[in-house]
Amino acid sequence: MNSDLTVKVAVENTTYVFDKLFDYLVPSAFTDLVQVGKRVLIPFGRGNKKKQGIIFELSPVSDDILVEKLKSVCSVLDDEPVLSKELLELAEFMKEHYFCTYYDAVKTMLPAGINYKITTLYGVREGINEEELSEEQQRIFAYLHSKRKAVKSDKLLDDFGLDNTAVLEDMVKSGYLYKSDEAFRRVSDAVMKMAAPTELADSDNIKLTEKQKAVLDLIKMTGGTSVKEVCYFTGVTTGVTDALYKKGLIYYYDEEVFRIEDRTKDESLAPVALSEQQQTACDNLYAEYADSKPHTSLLFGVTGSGKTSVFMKLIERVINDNKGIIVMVPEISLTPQFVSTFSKRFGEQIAVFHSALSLGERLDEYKRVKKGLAKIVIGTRSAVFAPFKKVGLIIMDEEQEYSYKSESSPRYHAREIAKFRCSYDNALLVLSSATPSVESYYYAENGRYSLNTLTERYGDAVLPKVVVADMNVEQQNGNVTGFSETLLENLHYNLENNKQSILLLNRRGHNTFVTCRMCGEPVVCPNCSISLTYHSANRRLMCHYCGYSAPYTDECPSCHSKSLRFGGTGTQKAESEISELFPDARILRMDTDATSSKSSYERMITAFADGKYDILVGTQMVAKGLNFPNVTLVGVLNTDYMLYADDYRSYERTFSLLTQVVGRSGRGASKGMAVIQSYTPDNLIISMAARQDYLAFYNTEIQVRKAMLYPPFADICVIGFSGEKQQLTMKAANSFLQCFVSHAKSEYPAIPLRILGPSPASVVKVSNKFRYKLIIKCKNNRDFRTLLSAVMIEFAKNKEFGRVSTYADMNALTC
DNA sequence: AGCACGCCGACT
DNA sequence: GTCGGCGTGCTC
Repeated sequence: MNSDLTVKVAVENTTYVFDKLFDYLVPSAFTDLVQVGKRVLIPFGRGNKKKQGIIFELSPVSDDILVEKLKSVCSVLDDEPVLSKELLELAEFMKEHYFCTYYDAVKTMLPAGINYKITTLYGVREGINEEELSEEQQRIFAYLHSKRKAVKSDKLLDDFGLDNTAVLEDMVKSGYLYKSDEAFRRVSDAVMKMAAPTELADSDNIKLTEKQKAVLDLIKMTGGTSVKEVCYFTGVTTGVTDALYKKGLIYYYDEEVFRIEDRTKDESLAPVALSEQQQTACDNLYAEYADSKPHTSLLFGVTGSGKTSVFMKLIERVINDNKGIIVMVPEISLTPQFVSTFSKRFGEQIAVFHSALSLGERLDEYKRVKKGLAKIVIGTRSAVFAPFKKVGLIIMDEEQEYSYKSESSPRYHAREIAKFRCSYDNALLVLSSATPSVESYYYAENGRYSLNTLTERYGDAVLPKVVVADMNVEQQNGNVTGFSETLLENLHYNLENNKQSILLLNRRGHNTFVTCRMCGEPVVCPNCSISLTYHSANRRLMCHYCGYSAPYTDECPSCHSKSLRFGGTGTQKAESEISELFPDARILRMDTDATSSKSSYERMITAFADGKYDILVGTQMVAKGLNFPNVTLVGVLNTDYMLYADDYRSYERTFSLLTQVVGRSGRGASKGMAVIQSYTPDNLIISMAARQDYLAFYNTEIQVRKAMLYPPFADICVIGFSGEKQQLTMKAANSFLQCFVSHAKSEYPAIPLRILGPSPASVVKVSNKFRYKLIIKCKNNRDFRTLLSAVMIEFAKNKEFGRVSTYADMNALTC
């Protein structure tokens, strides 16, 4: 019955502690079906519950496997392997580097829509009389009998109002029912859920609660809104919308989240024309691409130097080589212009990988790549896993951006994955930025990466003039608005001359905190240790960490006096202040609140580009990647809190953001200007960003990194702990530290280590969980990873800390 | 993490 | 005598 073939399978839903490849026998019927990279259904654990897994290896039965201990594969789920040899090896790499399970790694490489869900089904056994059953059991029996086939357990539980399967299991035991596990394809759910009123909505003879009335009014007013937005404005959960739905007053529909734009090639497009400098860079990159060894190259070009044109030309030269090309951008919905430029030139040959696509669309794009129909993948960090047979070129635009790092398991950085794939396929990795990460520039300087520099702004554009406004002086002069005289004058000038302006304020909401005049207490989130932000759009206090919100009242929650005071300016307040100062100005606010329905982002960008607004106020999303020739003024309202965040990368991050936003100004024919407002105008970072002087910044920062032993001179590994009990979580962190130190001393006495902490995370409580961390400065090599892995497994044996969750983050960007 | 197995106390 | 309480250890 069984062939003498076995498979090594990575199983889903294991934990890191006992994750490994498990051996299974292959029944003879499947001998020709099993293949490395295909998924299978296998029995697992004492209960032999069916789980899915993926085959990593085929091997004949040999003496060193105890065949009697092996179970057999139940079924083979795929017709074709879903992962290549390369990607399976990558999964092993990820397990070793990011301390995740094999299957976690596999899951991140596959589009969500391809994933199976294992579901238990129940059905009746024929020829049994049901006299001994309870009334409820008889009803279930009759129901299943009438269905004539097995029914999913979720559906049964739902229909009979049960909260567990005990009754069903009972019936299985006594032989009335049988159960089976089957794998189902996940159904698409990534569309945006919208709500609209029905004809019934206007009838007033239906009783509604206050909240329901408010929600219904809003939906009627808009005619059709995303449920998410409705909940934001009225501060309710979906329970209220569901109640309206049940009463038949509204209906739900799905809106395509992201319309796949026209992919037809624009044949009339002129060939990409490059400046001499761009051409040199392109030629150098091509030479490295054509070499038979893997290469990494840094393309360092000032904002507006036309890095995209260099990519285009390079891709044109290599597209017919039959190797995959991956182009990564930090956030695709923020760069619609980028995608359309590519599709005009390469048409159907591109595929877009993007989290806002529906599951079905994502699956389609994935298949087009797998079948070789698309040669270029454009997307966010997950695009790095594009299923090309062979990769030839990977481009990472704005390589310093944090969105390339995953903040959930597996905590990978797309740059590392890209390096893995390039060395596997002898491909070229191009890192591109106006403000590269300090590590990348360091490696370029030291010859580990090659370096191409673009110093000229493309066309006639010149760098904007930058003024730093000292907000202390403004305050002394009696200016209590958040806008300096210089900024106001220039805004005024731009309004009169039909030029556009962008204002950056990296905080959303109206007021960023609320305190009590009587007791001095700030109003904080009940679930998190963070001040609540006042939002004027819905008149609520909101928590930006856990989503908690409460209607604003002027009563202090601590002392109950009615003397709350607002402080701190967010984008909503800046918007209203500007409109008071310039009543005729057309102002557009852009932040995650205003763009919560995805299509609105693109609509806003287009409207601003078309000159329908004069002033754009927004969070960092206004600073990146946009190209508006008519913008000649950029204002940064408050730089200081970005600079003085307690993080070793806050200077790097601030420099990058300031440089980018300043670069938005003066991209067209007229010279631009930027005003940076600060209470510490002498800070070097500000003046370096004002001069767009990356090298000065780099040379200062690299000294600090060296002296303080930060990347690239050491690797940072953060061990995070979170749990509902503060004391226990702290204790777990301490205990981990001890465990780590003793292991290190006995097993690897030579490893140099510096450990900081345990210390509380910057926001210690989020969603009622307390968070602590250990920071380990180390060398990320095999010895260190083996040590850490052993400690994690050892530590998990500690039952006392079962309710504290632990993770390791190698090369954490923030700590 | 689940989940079956085992070894003790309060019940018909 | 037995039902079920949770502690313990394993997962091919």
